[in-house]
Amino acid sequence: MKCYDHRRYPKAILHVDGDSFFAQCEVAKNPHLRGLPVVTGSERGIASALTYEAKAAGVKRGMPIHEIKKICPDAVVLPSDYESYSLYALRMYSIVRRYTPEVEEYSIDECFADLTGLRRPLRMSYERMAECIKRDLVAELGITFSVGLAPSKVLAKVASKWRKPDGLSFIPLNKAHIYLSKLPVENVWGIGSQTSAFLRKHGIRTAHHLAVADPEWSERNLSKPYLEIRKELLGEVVFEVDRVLKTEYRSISKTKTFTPPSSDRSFVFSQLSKNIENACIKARRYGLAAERVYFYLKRCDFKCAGMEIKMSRATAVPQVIVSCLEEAFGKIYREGVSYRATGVVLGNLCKESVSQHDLFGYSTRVDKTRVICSHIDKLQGKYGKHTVFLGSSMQAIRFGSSKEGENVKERRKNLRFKGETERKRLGIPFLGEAS
DNA sequence: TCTGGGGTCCTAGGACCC
DNA sequence: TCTGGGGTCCTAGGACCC
Repeated sequence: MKCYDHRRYPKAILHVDGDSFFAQCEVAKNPHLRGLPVVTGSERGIASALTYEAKAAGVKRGMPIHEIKKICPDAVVLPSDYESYSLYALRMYSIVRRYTPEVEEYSIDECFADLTGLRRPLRMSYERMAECIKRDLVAELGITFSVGLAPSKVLAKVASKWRKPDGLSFIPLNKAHIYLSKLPVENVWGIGSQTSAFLRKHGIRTAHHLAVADPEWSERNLSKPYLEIRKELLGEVVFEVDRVLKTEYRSISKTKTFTPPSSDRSFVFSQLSKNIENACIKARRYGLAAERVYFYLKRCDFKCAGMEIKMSRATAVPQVIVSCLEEAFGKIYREGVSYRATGVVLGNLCKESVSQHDLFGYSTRVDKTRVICSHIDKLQGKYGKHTVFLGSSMQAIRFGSSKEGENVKERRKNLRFKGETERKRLGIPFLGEAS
């Protein structure tokens, strides 16, 4: 049987996790909010992040705003401002990078770092490094973080989740079984509801049960991702800290729900068109072009109907994609059916410069549209999103702006502007997405 | 969480070929 | 036409994450 290794840190992996990150960023941005119940997510109509004051008042994640107003009338409810949050994220990564270049920007509020081998050069223990990093983060950002140190990424995740908020937990290998015995298997990173239901059926109820499960049984019954998680729980590194910056995408998607749902064909198509435009803007920002485009229409019963189209040439030009999709849309769309959302996924992305040209001069025509696109990108950079848009998207864009109250709209515009200029001042690239 | 938005990776099974 | 074995590529869809 496989057993835990008994060295304390064969590898020293750190996981840093911002506590209620979006809400804390809002407080850090506007210090007069400190101590108040702050909730973000008003653009969705439900709470996506909330401060501990809001939690104490009984507000929960996912709670509708109107309900929040009832149980906590003085709650400050704000729209999500991803650009500001991504600026805080960049500052978080750079603070951790003072200690090691081996930093993985895992998400807008999390990162991993590999501290292995730094005890001598930094003249401190791994635990001390974790303490220092956490101290610097809190002091400089005014946001609390939960930090975990362990011999693998999966164990480091367990550690950072162990005590929240403002937690600092160490799981040396010789103590791992103590933590894992107390951890329900569904709380392990990568084990979702389907897998945990299966594992529980076989008597595997804790992370420890999974770690020490019979290897033969595991090989027979678990697929690759779960065998890897099992190794990580035993302290073996399978998932390396990946320091490559997140500038490459396998796919780019945009989806938008509209209320009320609609069965108006041209309206639904304009929603799709707008999503295509937004996805293309993002693709161009990263210099990417799509070889395949998948789109779908979501009905009121949440069922989706969609289709994938292969492009004759990789593109990030919305006019090209929209005209390709027009015919396919006709096959998917059903008269009289109400739809609540449309979505588009740009797949098989490749670098724009290497996208293939075809014969017969088709590419020359497309290149002209591409030039138009780059001018449009410049205009939008200067005056904001949807300064210029496709005729096919017009209905959706009008609909969108009529939905937002003037105040919210103004406010979001200002926030966006603030984020933009600060980003330029600091000379840092874009990370988050304005929704 | 009666369900928002944006991602990644893996697997089974079909098509096709020798 | 049937039979056997084996390989690759592709696709749809599942599962999971923040």
